[in-house]
Amino acid sequence: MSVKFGLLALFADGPKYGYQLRTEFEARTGGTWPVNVGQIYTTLERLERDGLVAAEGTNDEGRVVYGMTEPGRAALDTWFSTPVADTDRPRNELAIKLLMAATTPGVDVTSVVRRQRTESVRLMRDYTTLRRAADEVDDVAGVLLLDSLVFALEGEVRWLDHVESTVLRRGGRLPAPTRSRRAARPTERHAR
Amino acid sequence: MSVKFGLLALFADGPKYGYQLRTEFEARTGGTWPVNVGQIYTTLERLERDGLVAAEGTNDEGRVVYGMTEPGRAALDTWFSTPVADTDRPRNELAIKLLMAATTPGVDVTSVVRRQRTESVRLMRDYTTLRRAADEVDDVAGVLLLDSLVFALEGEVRWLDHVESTVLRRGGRLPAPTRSRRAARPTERHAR
DNA sequence: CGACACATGTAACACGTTACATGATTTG
DNA sequence: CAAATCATGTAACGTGTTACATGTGTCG
Repeated sequence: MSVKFGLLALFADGPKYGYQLRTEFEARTGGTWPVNVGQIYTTLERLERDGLVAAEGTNDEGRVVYGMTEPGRAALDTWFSTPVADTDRPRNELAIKLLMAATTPGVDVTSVVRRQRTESVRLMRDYTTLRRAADEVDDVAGVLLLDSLVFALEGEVRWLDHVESTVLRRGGRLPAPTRSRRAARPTERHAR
Repeated sequence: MSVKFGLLALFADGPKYGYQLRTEFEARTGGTWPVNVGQIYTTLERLERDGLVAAEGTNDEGRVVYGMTEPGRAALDTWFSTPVADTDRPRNELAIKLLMAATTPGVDVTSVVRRQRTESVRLMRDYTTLRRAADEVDDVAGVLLLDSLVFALEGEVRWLDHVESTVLRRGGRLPAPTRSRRAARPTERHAR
């Protein structure tokens, strides 16, 4: 939903035409996370299909401009006022990978963890550099975005270390849990 | 790719039949992240289509069992030995939402942040409780999984606070960056 | 018996994403 | 002029995910 609502949000300050959305989307997210232009048009089409935006005629240059509809406005408000729930979050690929590695016979978990750690730290360094650059251009949005990435990576590295030490303490391998009773989720799982 | 490779990994210790994959997948990830059974079969079908697993006959109960093929084995090894890169990571919906909120006129960013903070903290509490439960049953995998969620949420809350103070310092609104030059990504964006 | 877990599938959809075709306009 | 950017689209694919149909076996 990120791209979809991200684009929708752009219509909050007036009608836009297709290509414009790309530029603005990337600008507002600080240039990190480029969007393939094609995706703009597909997403726009789907927004239109769902009645959240509608063509509103052509502007001076003859481009077809789209504007937010009432339902669109409502959907956007809902998006903003509804927190991201746990069920909305994508499965964490790294966590799955590591757990599988730790419970799969013949896999050297420690190597997997270390390789990931190197990569994660490298990424953190890169993002920090970019952050400094964004800061110098007073790109506040870009700085915040990069901060979020760095914060997430810090947690990731902490977790990696935690996993490594846990696994080592257990002799390099975790027991594949046998028929353990499933714990209930904190909230019900609804449509994603 | 999480579910796909997650299932593939289950074949590392011998052939399995469909339904079995569901139980084992959930067990190995500590019961958090349930999988709709239907998805097991669709994913299995796709794994077979791609030649990573193959039907290997029937077991005692007459169930069709699948096994990992050589290409499958290779794909799994690659998955384990290749760190998750930045380009593999899904866009962070929360980050996009907040940046959009902060640059969209008429949106009360602080409310958005606070609501999310409440929800994130609540989630953290829930996960911590579940963690304790998993710990008591010696479900190591489950504990680690929940740790990863908690670590991530800690970073998220830190970031939320950071955003709130940044936005407040700027008078409750961020400037929509105008035509800022796009920063290059640390690594090239390749197929996701 | 009836509820429930076990079990197998299929059809359909949403989103994200890319590759490709095609043309106008700008600029070094 | 040639290259780059602006601009619009479409076809196609991959993965995640659900809803639904359908049947067997087990246990209180």
